[in-house]
Amino acid sequence: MDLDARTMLADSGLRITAPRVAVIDALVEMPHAAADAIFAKVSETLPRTSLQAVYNVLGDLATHGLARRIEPAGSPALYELRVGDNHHHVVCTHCGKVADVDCSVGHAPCLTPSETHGFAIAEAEVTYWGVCTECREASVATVH
Amino acid sequence: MDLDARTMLADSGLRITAPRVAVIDALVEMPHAAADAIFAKVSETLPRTSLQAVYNVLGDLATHGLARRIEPAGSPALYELRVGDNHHHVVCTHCGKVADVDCSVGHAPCLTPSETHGFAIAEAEVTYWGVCTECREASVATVH
DNA sequence: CGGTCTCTTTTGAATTGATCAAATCAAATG
DNA sequence: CATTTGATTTGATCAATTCAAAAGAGACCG
Ligand SMILES: [Mn+2]
Ligand SMILES: [Mn+2]
Ligand SMILES: [Zn+2]
Ligand SMILES: [Zn+2]
Repeated sequence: MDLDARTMLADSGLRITAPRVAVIDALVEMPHAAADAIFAKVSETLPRTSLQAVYNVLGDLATHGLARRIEPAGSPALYELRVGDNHHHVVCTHCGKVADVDCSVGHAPCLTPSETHGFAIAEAEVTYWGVCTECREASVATVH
Repeated sequence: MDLDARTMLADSGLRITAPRVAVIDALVEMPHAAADAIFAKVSETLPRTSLQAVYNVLGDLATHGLARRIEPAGSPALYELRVGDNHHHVVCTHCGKVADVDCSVGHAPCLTPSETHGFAIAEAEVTYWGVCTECREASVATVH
């Protein structure tokens, strides 16, 4: 669970390059970020990095298990460094904010449906949709 | 739960047009279909219908609660006529086939997470990922 | 340290899925 | 049947992502 970029890359046999380190560092600061947001963050310190490089790095990180890609409906793909624990997400329907939701291990009846239509199920992905605190307060302020 | 296209449209105050009837009929035959598949099906009987019309119709159906739009990761948007019961889906990671999974009402602990980060949760969406029977048998046949 | 190999990044184009907008067309209403 | 209002066509545009070739730079070896 080391979040040091160079260590992560080395442990995975990936070359340590400035764009890769910068993308990982961006993901540490922005735990559920889209490619364009990561590109913007990376550009602050490495202005010569291309958007394509960010896509390449994110793809490599995901392929090597260093990052996880999620695709909430209506959102571009988001990436995160928290991998391997199959946790879930709650997404704000107003602003798109994403937060982690731990998988409730021990009572997972929803994750083993009765009727599976013959599918061999490997994983259950849960997305909670709701309104975050900020958006709720903002809308209350507007109404009153 | 009437799946007669004209009745559905009339009950929703939507005009009854040939493309709308054809899209609904296509969805009856293909219960989880993407716009291009619906377009292909509709084109068989209404070859002058445009893809844009299909998008328009699907959008209208979804807006008026006659259809539901789902967006599994890695897939274009899919539409279905089964609405209002918040059921879930199992998706084949090999061929993309989608099947319905009833929501296990009564024991929904996964759908009310303990830590919600202040979000007011309105809905829980579950996607099961696995391999369908056909793809499983095909891969077994290949290996042996 | 310098050369070589391989992997990475850049550059520029292409693709997919979807949306926007104006002009044309057609269903509903009386 | 005429009018109104909403739907469809046409053509452009967009966002997110991927493809591919050329150039660049880590890694490793001698
Ligand atoms: Mn997460
Ligand atoms: Mn369904
Ligand atoms: Zn919000
Ligand atoms: Zn399959």
